[in-house]
Amino acid sequence: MSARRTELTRAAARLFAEKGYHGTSVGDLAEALGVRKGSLYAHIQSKADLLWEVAREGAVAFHAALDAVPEEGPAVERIRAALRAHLRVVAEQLDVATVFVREWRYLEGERRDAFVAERRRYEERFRALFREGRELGELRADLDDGTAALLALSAANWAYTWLRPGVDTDALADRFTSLLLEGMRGYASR
Amino acid sequence: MSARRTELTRAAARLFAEKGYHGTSVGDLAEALGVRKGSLYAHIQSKADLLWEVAREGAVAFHAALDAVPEEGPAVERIRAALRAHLRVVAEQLDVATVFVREWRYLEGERRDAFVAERRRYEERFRALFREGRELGELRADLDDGTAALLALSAANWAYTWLRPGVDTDALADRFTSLLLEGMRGYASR
DNA sequence: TGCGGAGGCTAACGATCGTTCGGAAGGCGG
DNA sequence: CCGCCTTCCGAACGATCGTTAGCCTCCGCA
Repeated sequence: MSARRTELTRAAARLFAEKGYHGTSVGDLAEALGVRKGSLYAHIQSKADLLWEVAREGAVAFHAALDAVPEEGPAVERIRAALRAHLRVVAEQLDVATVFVREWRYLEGERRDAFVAERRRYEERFRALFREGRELGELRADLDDGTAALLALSAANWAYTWLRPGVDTDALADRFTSLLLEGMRGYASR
Repeated sequence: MSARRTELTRAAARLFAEKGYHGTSVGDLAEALGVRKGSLYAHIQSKADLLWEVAREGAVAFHAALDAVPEEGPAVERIRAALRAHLRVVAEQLDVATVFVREWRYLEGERRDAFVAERRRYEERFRALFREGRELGELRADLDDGTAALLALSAANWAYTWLRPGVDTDALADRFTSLLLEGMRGYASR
């Protein structure tokens, strides 16, 4: 892919995240490249192509981040690693992550179907960590692992709204992990 | 407000939640009422009015729900009540809640400023519960209450994406509360 | 040196956008 | 029964939408 084409994708990610897909016109994208809007069609076939590309980029980034989580070892450590990985992607590719979480729903047809499947698969990989943690005895035997995964995924998916680039996402993820593991109730009141 | 006007607001909430503000045309809204698009302007001055109205309706609903949480009593019980209240609003007014959480950013000018202030105030009320819980000794003394509140608010704010009307939101909120309080680590591994 | 492809231009396309306008039903209170 | 108020109509407005077309320029490579 040419350098110019890459610039266009970056501008699309930024503008879709900032103003929304339907709130961004082809003219806006052209202006970001310092070009007339008709010229963009030397690079793309349609505006929808850009949404698809950014959404896919997000899916690839998040799945790749999960790939780096070890398959072996304590489930607790793998949960911590997964949260770290997710938050790192959000902070380092905030625009792409925003499109991945919020703007994907403007995809249409089979692209939308394919995206939803990828997204479901990602959440399933996340969920599995909590199930295994319970089954291996590292987490409470009576744990509702579905709810636990939902809580963790909520924090992960909501992060794009408040996470700013440059913060220490590892420390952040560890605080989340610690809270999820230990809870917030004091020993005195237990 | 006339009955017809109320119908229009309901249709706006539904369509804005389903297709997004910029993805919903005035023609779409008119069609939902079985009317020509020009006729809507007997009820509103602009499409933006509808977004403002639905967003404000959401703010009122969520604040009113928090108002029902007792000011006294154990902080833990008030946190549980706040989560119950929030999830109930999401389930019972899913469209309005979706606009409140996701579509508000298309507000412009001072309306947007006013909404942001209301939203911040709502989150602050939530946050205070966790701070008080720690200060009163009900939660661990070393609790990072900012992170705890962020975790709870993430679950609350993400709920519109998966919560379907008709589920037992009280039970759901209690599962969240229990997890937040007790954590998911087993006694064996502590 | 010539040629082709990449990338830009201007201009225009039809469609749709949000909004305005004058007029006409219809119901309801005076 | 009159007059007003609500509600809707049909038609049109200018603006903007995403996309296409034909043409030009420039650079790298045969």
